Amino acid sequence: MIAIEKSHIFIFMCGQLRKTYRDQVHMEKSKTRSGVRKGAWTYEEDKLLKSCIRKYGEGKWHLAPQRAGLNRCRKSCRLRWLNYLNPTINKESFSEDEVDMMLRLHKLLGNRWSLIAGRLPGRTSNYVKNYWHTHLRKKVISKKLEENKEKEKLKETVKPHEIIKPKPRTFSANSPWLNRKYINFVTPIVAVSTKDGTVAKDSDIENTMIPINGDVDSAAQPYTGNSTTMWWENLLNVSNDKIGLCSLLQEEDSKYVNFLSEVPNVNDCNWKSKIYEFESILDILN
DNA sequence: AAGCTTCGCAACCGCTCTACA
DNA sequence: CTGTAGAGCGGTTGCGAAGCT
Repeated sequence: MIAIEKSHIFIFMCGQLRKTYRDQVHMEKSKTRSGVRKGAWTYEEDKLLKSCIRKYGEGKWHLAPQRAGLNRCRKSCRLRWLNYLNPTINKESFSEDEVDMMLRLHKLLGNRWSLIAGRLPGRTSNYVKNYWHTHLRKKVISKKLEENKEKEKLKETVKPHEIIKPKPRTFSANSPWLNRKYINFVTPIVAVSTKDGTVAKDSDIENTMIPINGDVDSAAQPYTGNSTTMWWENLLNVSNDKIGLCSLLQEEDSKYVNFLSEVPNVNDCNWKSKIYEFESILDILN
């Protein structure tokens, strides 16, 4: 019996010695080169800091260690008070409303923890930050991944709108209508539309011709439909593969070349009244 | 029961901002 | 304008507890 008791005492003593040694190591480790204590705060230290702040108030943290009689740096004192000792801190777990608010604020503000905490009464930036990293970050990341997957699925099933824009036409210098006397009055206007979509009268577009000093690369596309046709119907009649191609005129050559060759003079040409304003079309298509 | 891993949280570190001489 | 010190913020680390094998 006596032997057993002795062994128990020995084990107990060993345990105590180990504990004391560990504490001493911890205390040594927790000191910086300047001798200021680091690491976990003890109950006594908390008590000293609390009474100091009760006496002198918050702020002037550089004086806090001296006033409280603590061997801590001012930063450590400030942090301990703001994140733990301050009686206004709400140490209960986050409610659903608070979590919801946090998620919304984080979406809005990013990692601005102090601003987020400012909107959550009783919560500290450190607490908010820790909660985010341990509970919400994974959720948000997985949610984003799911959203990206859904987006990719949608991309596969839904084709984007194909926007077909008419392109300016280029006539060669040999074009019959460019070689006539109105060579200096090639217009970028290919059509004129009115607000109700019907074709404008001659007088409406009389002043829209722009002198370009013989620049033959300007765009123009004559309109050959009758005046009661809606301006856009002619565009729709052109097959998709031909829209925007400069070769359109060549492919439909007989129709258009004949038409152009019939125009004797820009001032009295008939088609001028039936052309559409190019920019107006672009505006509407955009 | 022991060892290992994960989790939560307090605390530290480094940086920036601001006030002041 | 510049340098310095104090204050504050966000990222990161380290430790203890809890959970798992």
